[in-house]
Amino acid sequence: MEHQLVIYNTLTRKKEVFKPLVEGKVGLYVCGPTVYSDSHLGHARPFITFDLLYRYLIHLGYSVRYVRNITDVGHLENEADESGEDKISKKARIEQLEPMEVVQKYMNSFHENMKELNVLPPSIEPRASGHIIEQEEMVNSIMENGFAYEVNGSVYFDVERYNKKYNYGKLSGRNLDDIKTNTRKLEGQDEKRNPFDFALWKKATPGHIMRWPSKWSDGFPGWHLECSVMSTKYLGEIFDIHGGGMDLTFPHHECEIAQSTASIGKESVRYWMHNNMITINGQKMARSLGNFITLQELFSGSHEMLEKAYSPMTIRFFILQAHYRSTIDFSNEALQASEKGLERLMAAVNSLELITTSPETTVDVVGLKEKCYAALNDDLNSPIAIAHLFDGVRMINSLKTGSEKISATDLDDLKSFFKTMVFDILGLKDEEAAGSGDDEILKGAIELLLNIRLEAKQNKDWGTADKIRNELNALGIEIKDSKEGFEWKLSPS
RNA sequence: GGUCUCUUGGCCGAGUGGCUAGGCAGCGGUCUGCAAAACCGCGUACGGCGGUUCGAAUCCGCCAGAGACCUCCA
Repeated sequence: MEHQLVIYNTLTRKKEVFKPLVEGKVGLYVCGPTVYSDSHLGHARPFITFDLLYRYLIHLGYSVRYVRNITDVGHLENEADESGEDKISKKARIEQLEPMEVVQKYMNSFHENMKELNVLPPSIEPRASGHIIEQEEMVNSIMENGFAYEVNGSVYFDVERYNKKYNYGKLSGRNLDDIKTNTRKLEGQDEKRNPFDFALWKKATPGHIMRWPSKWSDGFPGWHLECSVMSTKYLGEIFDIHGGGMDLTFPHHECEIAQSTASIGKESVRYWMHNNMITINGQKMARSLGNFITLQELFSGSHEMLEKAYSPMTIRFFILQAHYRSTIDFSNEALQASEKGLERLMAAVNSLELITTSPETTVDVVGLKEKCYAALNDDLNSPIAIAHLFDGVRMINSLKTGSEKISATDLDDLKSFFKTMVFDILGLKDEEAAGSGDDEILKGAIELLLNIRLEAKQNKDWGTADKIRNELNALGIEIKDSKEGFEWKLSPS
């Protein structure tokens, strides 16, 4: 492996050379969705970001076990909701559904969205509800080690005690003193010794539907426990990379570190990676802020803020055009720019097949490859890699028109590199029914018309030629004349 | 209030102490019967004020503005 991948580790706040714990193998854990409503644009970012990482690690030759959970229990509501019921059961009551029915519904739509975005499924997709026993076991071990206490059937993590031995706050860069002065006091939390303590096990209120038996009470596991449990269960006590959105750094990931450390006596995660947020009008897009646009709305264009529908690949490309640690601002203008750019990139990929070879090569394929790899190795800098790919687009177009030359060997190299980069690593796919549509009858009919047009052109019958072109255009078929004749494709809707 | 981050040309977005990504839009040109596409060229941007430096958008300070986390959150 000649390329050295460097990734930014939130824990050290530095870029570090990535070296897996076990040579050739990578354990990757990413916080998945809480399935209680449709996914929005903001949710797409981590899954696309870490899909890129997953794909790239595989490309580099690693054998990767990618674990991405489904949160289908817990996560307390904080809104005027004194019952402390969780999001899923709250929603269930509104919609008159079984909690697991809600879970199933939104899990299905999540999977559908991921498929549309060409996000590869993880190796394991564990559900919190399927690991209640393991979570109880971890609560036990944390208690045995003296870092948790029980009150009225609920178990809380003793942050102060933990902080005496370890360092609570190291990931998010805070210290307990700061936290002490800044933690808001919430209602119904007087059971805790300190407001910054967090629940490991919560006793269910009578109205709380999702509940499991335990030796402390009938209840449910705390907010952060599932990730500690499921990551170490499937990846080992120590594993390579844990990813998620930046907004999870505190308290979620901080608590995960504390739990794992308190339970097994050492830290589990070697590299923490966090993607930044998607903003809309400069503000974070979030379910709680109500300023979100769901993926389904994006794909169909059915949202008042959308000027049109944007295809899944447009969304994917849009996200990849910004570095994952930068915020990215949503706007119709930006999305349309991505759409056009992607179209150009894909047209170039298709043009690769139309290039004729020469005895000599006048372009620098090796240089292009190196630049792209250098970009990805530098903390997954996809925007830079894409910028270089656009240099490649110019290269391809020039080769196509013959103003540059390429040998057969170099062309093979360029083709395989370009397609690997675009399809395998960036995970893009061609959404347009290019000249080779599935429908043979349609294809035949269009080409018949275009051949008639070609004849008309040869006879300088511009009226007929333009009529055919204009009317096909109106039907959504784009025509490009070329020296050999024509190219056509269905335009994206 | 505490902790932290950001501020780049019309828009989106990279970036390094000097060699000034890329996409979209715009302008000019080449090609074309015309168009589309493509190709070539252009616009010389880095919030403000100071400082360090031979040289700073890139380092430091101050000011202004925006945002994130501190509470569920991708």
